[in-house]
Amino acid sequence: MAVAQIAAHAGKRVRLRGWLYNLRESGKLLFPILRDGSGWIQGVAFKKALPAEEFEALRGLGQESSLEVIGTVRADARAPGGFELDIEHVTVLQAVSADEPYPITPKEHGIEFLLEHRHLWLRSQRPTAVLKIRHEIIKAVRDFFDADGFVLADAPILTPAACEGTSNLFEVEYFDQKAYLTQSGQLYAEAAAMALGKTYCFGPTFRAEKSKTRRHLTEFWMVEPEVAFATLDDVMHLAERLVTCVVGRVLERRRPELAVLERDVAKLEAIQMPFPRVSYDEAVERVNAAGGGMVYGTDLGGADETLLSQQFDRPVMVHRYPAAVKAFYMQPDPERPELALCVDMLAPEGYGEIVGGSQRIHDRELLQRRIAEHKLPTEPIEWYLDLRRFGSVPHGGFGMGIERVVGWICGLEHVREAIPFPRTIYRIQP
RNA sequence: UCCUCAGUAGCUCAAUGGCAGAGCAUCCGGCUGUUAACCGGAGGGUUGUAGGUUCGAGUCCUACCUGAGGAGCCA
Repeated sequence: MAVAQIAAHAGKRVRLRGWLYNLRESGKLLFPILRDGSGWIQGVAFKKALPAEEFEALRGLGQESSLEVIGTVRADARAPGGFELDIEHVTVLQAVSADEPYPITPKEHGIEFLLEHRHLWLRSQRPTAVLKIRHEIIKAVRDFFDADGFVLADAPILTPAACEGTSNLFEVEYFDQKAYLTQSGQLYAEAAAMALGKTYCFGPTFRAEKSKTRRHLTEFWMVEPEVAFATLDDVMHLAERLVTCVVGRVLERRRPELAVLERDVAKLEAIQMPFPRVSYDEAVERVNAAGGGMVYGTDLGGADETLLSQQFDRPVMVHRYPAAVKAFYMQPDPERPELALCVDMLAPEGYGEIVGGSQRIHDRELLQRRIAEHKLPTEPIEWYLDLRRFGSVPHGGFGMGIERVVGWICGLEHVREAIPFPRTIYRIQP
């Protein structure tokens, strides 16, 4: 019997197992709040309603002790969830010692303390709500691709080389050679797309960036669709459909969790297709007209992204950046070859880039030239050139950072709350 | 890598260069409807580390350590 199902058992005797979230005492009356992962419910224990030794055991119980209770469910207008449990029996499974009480009390705590106790902090209401929404988002992503005919083909985590830059890689020993933790599954997704047509990979990615901002983790999860014969327009359309689907699913199924997080739901309800499309040229004009100081030819900084995304009530797609500031594999715009056929999707409310994608170069000679220009070693990605030797076709795809999407939809201050155990530059514990 | 800020009780924070404190948590007592319950009492400190200035340093100075916020870079 789970707390979440309590409404269907009004008037009935049930057994609940879980943890003691809080215990209020009022003479011969105890008010334990029990949580079991599915929800929270307040119990009412009258001294005369249960055996004396069980009442005493409950009375001295510390926060987060594990226990089993038997009682009768009763609808009560005073209860936040609408129901209370009249307790008849209590069995303590493990009592938390008074010498070492549970550290996360129902009071305020600093972020440093909470991060050190992340393994326990997960039990609190906010993290629980965030993790349930994260779960819903990932489920929605998989359902979306499944319904659209995509085949999952996951990329390796141990890789022989970088696909964008070499400075941000985690190096690991691989027997007698060096390997790196993947920064992106894209190159492998391209190979899979040539086999399966429409494919995606979804897994952890790693960047040894010395970034220390609310938008950065060194280990984060990314979903990367890749589609044969797709143009930049196809990539943009796929991205807006995916994001709309995900937001809609969370609104449909996770209202209670959004309420716990005090998320402004109206902002999410505004997320409807089509998303505005803004060329890089226009983006520079818009940012500078709004008071920014963007120099043409450079990437958008965090402040620039905010200035631009504030102008829309839904995610904005910025396309056709100067090729010079983008990755080597991006197809140039045939009308203006100095621009890349790429797109970044910026989330509203200052949450920044959640999607980055492009049409890929399908011509082998051009690709080889770009690899040389970027001074990348060719030997580890010789296989990648094979994709342009054997039936090369135009294709494209994008990567969507899950934690940034979770952070945006949940309205979080920092992406580290969007993943169970965040990895940041100065913290790898717990 | 750079800039800024912080570190005092388990937690959140006070303390003009002059006796190291409060609330919560813990323990003891009270209360038959509490909602971060409330009321009374008790215990709890190498003020991040190492130096320095001073009659006197939690407070001022130097270095280091740990962490937080941001920049660049990125999803």
